[in-house]
Amino acid sequence: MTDYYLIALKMPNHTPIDNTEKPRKRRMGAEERQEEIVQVAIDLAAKSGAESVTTQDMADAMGLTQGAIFRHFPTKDDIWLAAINWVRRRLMSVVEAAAARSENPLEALEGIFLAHISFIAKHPAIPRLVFSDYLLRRDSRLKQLIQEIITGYESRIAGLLGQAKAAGLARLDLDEGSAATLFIGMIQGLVLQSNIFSGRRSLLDEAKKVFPIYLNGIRSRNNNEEQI
Amino acid sequence: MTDYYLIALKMPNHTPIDNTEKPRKRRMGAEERQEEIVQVAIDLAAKSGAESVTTQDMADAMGLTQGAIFRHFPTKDDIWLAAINWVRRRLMSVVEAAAARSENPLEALEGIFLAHISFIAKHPAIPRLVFSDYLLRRDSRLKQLIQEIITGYESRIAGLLGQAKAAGLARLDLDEGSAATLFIGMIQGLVLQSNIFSGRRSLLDEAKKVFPIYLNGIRSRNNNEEQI
DNA sequence: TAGGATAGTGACCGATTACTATCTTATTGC
DNA sequence: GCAATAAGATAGTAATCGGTCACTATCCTA
Repeated sequence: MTDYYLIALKMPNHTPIDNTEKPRKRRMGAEERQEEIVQVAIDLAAKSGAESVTTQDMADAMGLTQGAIFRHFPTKDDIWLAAINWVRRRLMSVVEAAAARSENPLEALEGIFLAHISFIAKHPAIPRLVFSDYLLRRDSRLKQLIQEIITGYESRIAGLLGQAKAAGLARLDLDEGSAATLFIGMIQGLVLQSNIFSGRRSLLDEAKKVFPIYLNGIRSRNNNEEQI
Repeated sequence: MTDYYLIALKMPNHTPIDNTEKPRKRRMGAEERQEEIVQVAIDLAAKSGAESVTTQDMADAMGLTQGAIFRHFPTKDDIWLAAINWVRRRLMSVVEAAAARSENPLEALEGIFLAHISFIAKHPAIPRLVFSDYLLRRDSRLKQLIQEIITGYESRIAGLLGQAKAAGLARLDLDEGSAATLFIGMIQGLVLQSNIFSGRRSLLDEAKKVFPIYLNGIRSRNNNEEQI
């Protein structure tokens, strides 16, 4: 009796065997699909690095054919371009929200730093996309966009450092540009370490230990409020 | 008639047209050739990134055919492995020489930092090879080697920081591991900036401006010798 | 409900990849 | 000056890449 039921259960193939692939048959609007492609590209880049992501990989991940991708983007580089633009929008909003939330420039720096690290912890592909010199060489538009992001970020940090100096919170002999470089380097160093220990340590916890050292490096000596 | 000559001119292939490629006909010993392949691989990686260097590129650069490469290395990854090993040997000797040259731990840190930066300035491929997560994914041997280099470097720095603490040169509440992460991040930040401004600024000059900030971050407050 | 618009298919293209099998020739020891 | 050896040339391979093409399925709307 039980055998009979088992065989009957095997038959229905309107759920088409579903072997490892999603049976997503839905037909999406162009805009919606474009966004999905970008998200899938970013996700895949997080797992295996941008340079190893093929358009076939993207198509497989969303359950459609490779050719369909090129109905939504003229070129693979355009997908990366859209991805980087997405990152920029998100990162900027995260950063600016953190900056607005704080009362003095040093607090703003800390807020930005921790917000940035949290953002990266949630989306591990971001540093690999933005700091990847693979994408830097692919397309001149990509190169320019990435350059804009980094230089913009750097000058944003340098501006806050200038304000900190003016408010007597930072050393007067501080070179804002160099300190901004160190700020970005701090992020890169944490990402590198997290890559090597492949997530065994918490990125945010490590970040909280590193930042006081940086803060101590830029802070003026007469302003000795205890660090966190 | 002229056609005849043209055909006749096409025949002699002992001087094979020599278009843009060196007519290097020399036949080298295996060991010598292996070293040349490694050097060429590193040079090409400096120009266009490791992930875009093909074995054909290497062969072209040294004036022989692509197949010849595989007479000296069983696999392309073995070339990268040899390249990374070469980098490790050179970097270690540069760093240790700088460390031996100095009298206290903080001086040693500065010496190592500047020596490292100078080394990188001379060989721009190094950070791209060692910090590249492209190579990290290619081969497990590569991954392990790179991990060894970075963790070894990091613990070397952390050790010096520990000595500095013991000698009263660094803050007692300093987390050596985090400070070592920041040290490496500092290097990465400078490399990134140098990439973006594509060599328009001197890497070493920028380094000399960034290091005092780091030093100030780790130094104890009662030890207030003026910085450079 | 007919028909235009368009998302998606599936086969295919040329180029390029790492790698290999077979032949040729330069070097070297005798 | 003559083999033997090993470096290099030549001409392949199979796989994979981004991208194209003619076509079909589905949706929206007049």
